[in-house]
Order: sequence, then structure tokens, then C-alpha cells
Amino acid sequence: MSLQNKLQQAVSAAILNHYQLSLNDFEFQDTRPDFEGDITLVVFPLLRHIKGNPMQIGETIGTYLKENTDFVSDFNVVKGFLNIVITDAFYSAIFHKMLADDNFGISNPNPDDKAVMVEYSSPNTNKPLHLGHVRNNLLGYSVAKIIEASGKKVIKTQIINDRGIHICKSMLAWQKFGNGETPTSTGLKGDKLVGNYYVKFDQEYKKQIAQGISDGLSEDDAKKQAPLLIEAQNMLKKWEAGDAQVVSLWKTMNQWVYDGFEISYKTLGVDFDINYYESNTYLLGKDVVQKGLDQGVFYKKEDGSVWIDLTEEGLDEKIVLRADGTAVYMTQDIGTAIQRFKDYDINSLVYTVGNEQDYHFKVLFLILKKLGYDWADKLYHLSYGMVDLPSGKMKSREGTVVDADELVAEMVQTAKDISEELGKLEGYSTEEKEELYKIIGLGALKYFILKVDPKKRILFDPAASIDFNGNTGPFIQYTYARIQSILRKATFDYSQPVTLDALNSKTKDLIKQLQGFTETIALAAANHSPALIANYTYDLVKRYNTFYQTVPILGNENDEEKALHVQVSQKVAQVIKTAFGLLGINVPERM
RNA sequence: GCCCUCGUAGUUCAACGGAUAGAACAAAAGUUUCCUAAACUUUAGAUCUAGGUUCGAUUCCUAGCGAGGGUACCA
Repeated sequence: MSLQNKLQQAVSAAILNHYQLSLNDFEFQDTRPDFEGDITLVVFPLLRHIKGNPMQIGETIGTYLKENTDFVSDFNVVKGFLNIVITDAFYSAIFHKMLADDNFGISNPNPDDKAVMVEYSSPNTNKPLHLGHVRNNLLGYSVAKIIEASGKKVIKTQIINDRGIHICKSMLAWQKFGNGETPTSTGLKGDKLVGNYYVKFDQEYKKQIAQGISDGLSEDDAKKQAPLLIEAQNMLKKWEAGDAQVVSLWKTMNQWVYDGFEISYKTLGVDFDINYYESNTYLLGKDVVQKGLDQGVFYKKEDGSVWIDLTEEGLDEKIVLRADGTAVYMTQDIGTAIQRFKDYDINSLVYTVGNEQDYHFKVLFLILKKLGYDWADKLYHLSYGMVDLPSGKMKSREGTVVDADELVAEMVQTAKDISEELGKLEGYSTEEKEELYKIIGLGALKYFILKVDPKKRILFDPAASIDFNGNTGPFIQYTYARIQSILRKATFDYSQPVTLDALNSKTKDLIKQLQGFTETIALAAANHSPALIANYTYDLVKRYNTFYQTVPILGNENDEEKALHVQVSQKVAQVIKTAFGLLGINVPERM
């Protein structure tokens, strides 16, 4: 039983005994370092139930705890805070338990529970992945891992936006302005090649608009009447009609993109259990609209378009089907959500999508609820802030995007530069070094992005490359590597759990922090926030590093202390590895 | 216009409504006979403004200012 649980029971008993009240919801917090004690009960909230002076209530409870439990050795009351001192024996016991538990912190999924589906990435097939996708991918993947670690089955998915006018633009540009290049013939990644033609289309299109304007057209007309755009629109119509040639080209070029994405995903270390393709789902949802019309959830305007009125909920009216009967984004998402609950036995669904779509998901969830799906309130929009550059927002058409592959390559290069400067990798093969640079470079990038609260925007300065010191991935990786070194060199027998009479306060801090891992996972899962795991791990490492300074191992003649040091180190390393696993970050055995 | 999110040291990030708001980077100073100095120890530095709610507010409410996003047939 955890310390908090034990304390909760004991405090509950104290209150029952002295005040004849049955309470069991208390507020505990770690005692601030400047006060004596390990854990603190905040007395103020109790005043709602117990009348009296908070100091006195604290004294009463404290006295009871000291006299009636075997794990409270002392207490003191400051204002409304009851600071409780826990016995060393109890900490030793916790520690022994931790040592024995190899699966520490991680719950195994209950096989009877339904799964959680997590959607992330969901790219367009007309351009390569960029920095924004990187945040999306890292977040989605990490949240999936965290939910899994909290004891639920997880299905990772993405929906690939493989149809529509944008992909036709790339196809058209490839036909008109290319010479039949392929990824093989050019050596380019497929997504890059297709992306280049998307840019090419835009350039030529802009020329035609300029031409149109100089021919006397208004800007709007020039945009609408540009021959390229009309051709692209025709191509889309052909695609929808199933034109063999168009469909074949579409399949070929999309495959190039998928192959390219696959490489990027692999580099980032993310994966998916099932892919949905918009070309399969874009017709979904239309029948549901009819059902909604019958139910009176939707209404039809004179031009035939279908709407939902959400003004009572404080929102606007929203279109769910175009006048010509074609589906809009919302229609598809309604259909896809329903489809997913049909395809899989899932309990909830998490959408990892940027915060510019907050409104969309608010409306989507509301519509599904109004349509009567009981799982509608199990849907969650994992909304995250944009990644901005110092120059402002990234715009693919203006070339101000940070390409995902290039970014990773730069990070790896930086890791290499730093490592070589430190010169610690003698005796390593080139392959081993390269592998290590990848681990460190990616670790820096991933940690940098994941340590920030998802909903906040990130300002990313590519010129000032990411730090490798301080609250960073490499700092934590380094601690892990150093522990591995200790374990390699610790030749004496440290297998027997040690019992120390007087625990060093740094050791206690560390044990407390280690104890909090399970709780942190649960909290991170509930909040869909990898940042909690990241900051927890950093805290752990900080505490470990001070412990490391105060409990020497070499030159220490106290065998018990030496053994303690090794045992603690081992546990810390295990937690770092596990925690970083939840962030999708690898740890090096040496660095 | 209306709606949503965010505003914390020079910078990047923390803080279930709890005590004297924590770190890191940058700045200044120190610590290598000691298992990895990518470390550790010091010093200096912050809650956008004005009200309200209460034992207590960075956190909740109202208004303002500032940044970003959305806003009915793009996704």
C-alpha cells in the first residue's frame, strides 16, 4: 500500500476518533524543503467539516498519528499545515518493495477492457512532413504509450488525406512540367518529389493569375479562371468518376508519398496499427445526415444544403452537407467516427489535431451526441498549440517550413559535433557512433517538444539549435548512461537489500520521487500530457544527481552505503528508461 | 464584430486553489587524488493591468491590454 493510502486511512481514523466524522478525502503534498517533515496534510479544507482552530486540529491529528501508527515518527504544525515525519524504516520498506518490482510503475492492460483509439499524424499526401507534424506525431505516439502504461489497450491510427484537389495539383504539375521523374530516377524521397510538384503547381498558377489580372480580370476571377486550376478541377472530377488513367497516376504518386512517409515515421520512431484513407471514407456520413434529418437534428435550406443549428449551445450554424449533395469535412468526420466504433471494440477515441480545429471538434462531438451516440462523450480532442518560427507561421507555399527529415538530420549532426568535441567515444565503431548520435539528437528534439504543455504554442528557433544541457533529453540520457557505467563496474555483491538506520535526506527525496512514478503515469494519462512525464523524469534526475554527490561509492568503506548507492542507481535507471520509453525516446548504454 | 486559447526572471519551461512562485539557459563566482565535469555548489533576477470570490489566487470570475487561432459549403 502506498504511503498516501496508509496516511489517508490513519488520518481518517484520527478524525473518526476525535471528531466522530467519517471523512476520507484529504489533501496531501510533499513538505516544502524548508520545513521539517516528509509529507504534509493541509488542514484548511477540513475546516468545512470540523469547526475549530486549524492549529489545534493539526495537533490533534498529528498526535494521533504519532501514537497510533508505526510509520509516523514525529510531526509539527505550521499555520494550517501538518508536517508529518515518516520513519526511516518505512522508507526502507518502500524501497525494498520497489527493488523487487521490475514492472514498477507500469500496469498491464486489462484484457477485458475495451481499447482506446488514438489518432495522430493524419497528413496530406501532397507535401512532406514538417515541424508541425513532428509535434503531432510525438504527442500522439507518446500519449498512446502513456495510456497503454496506465493499463488500457491502445489502437494507434491515422487518417491519410489522400484525395481532393490538392493531390490533383501535384499530379497535374508532374504531368505538365516534369519529365517522368520517379523517386528511383531522382534519388529523392517520394514525399519530397511530390511536394516539389505541388510547389511547382503553385508557382505556375500564380503566374497565370498575374497574367489574368494584367489581361483585365479581377483578382477573384483571375484565380477562378486560371487554366491550371480548371484543369486540376477537371482531374478531380475524372478521379471521382473513376477514370482509369487518373486513378492509376494517383495510385502511383500516392505510393511514392507513402514510401517517403514510412521513412520519416521510422526515423521519428512512431508507428500505427491501422491506417484509414480518406479516399475510402469521404463518402461516409451521408446516410447519417439523412438519419439526422429524420430525427430533426438537422434541417435543410432552400438550396438543398443541410445544416445544424447550434445557437442554443452558444455556437453557430454549421453545414453538414453541401447543396450539391457532396460531403464536407464535417460529414466525413461524422462518418469516420461511427465507422471506427463499428470496426473496433473501442471505448474512446482521442484525436491529436492542432488547436486551429478546436471549434471543429467541439461541433463534431456535439453533433454525434445529438445524433444519439452514447460514446460521444468519450471522444477527446488532444489539442496542441502551433509550432511557430521566429519569422512567424510556417507556410509551405512560401518555403518557410522546417522539414521534418532535415530537422532530424540537423539534430543528429549537432549531437555528433558535441560528442566529438567531448571525445568520449574511443573504441566505438562508426556504426555504433552513428547510432548513438541518432539516439541523442532525436532525444534532444523529442524532449524539447514533449516537455512543453501540449496546449501551449512552441516557439522554435532553428538557428539557435536546441540545448543539450539543463532540462533536456541528453542531460537525462547522460545520467542513464553514467548509471550503466556504475553497474558495469560494480563488482561487489550488492544484491541483498540494505537497511539503513539513518537515511540520508537526499536518499529519502529520491525514494519519494521514485514512489511517485505510478501516480504520474496515471495523471499523465488522464491529462493526455507527456509533459508531466518529462518534467517528472527531470526532477528525478536532479534529485539523483545530488544524491550521487552526497552518497559516495568509491572510497566509501561502508558496504551498506555502497550497496544502497548501486541499488538506488539501478532503480533510477530503470525508471528513466521506462519514462523515456513513454516519450518515445531511447536511452544509450554509454555516451 | 463574435468565439476559443495563451500572457510567469533577459530567454525557454514548472507550480491538483495552499506555506517564502520552482528549474534550466544566458550572466557572475567556485568544485576534478573520487565509479563519466554532457556533472555539482553558490550569487543576482519574474506572476500583463484593475477589480471580485475566500482562511488563502499564478491558478477561479468580471473588465481591460497584448499575442495567436477560429468564424456557415477549405481540410
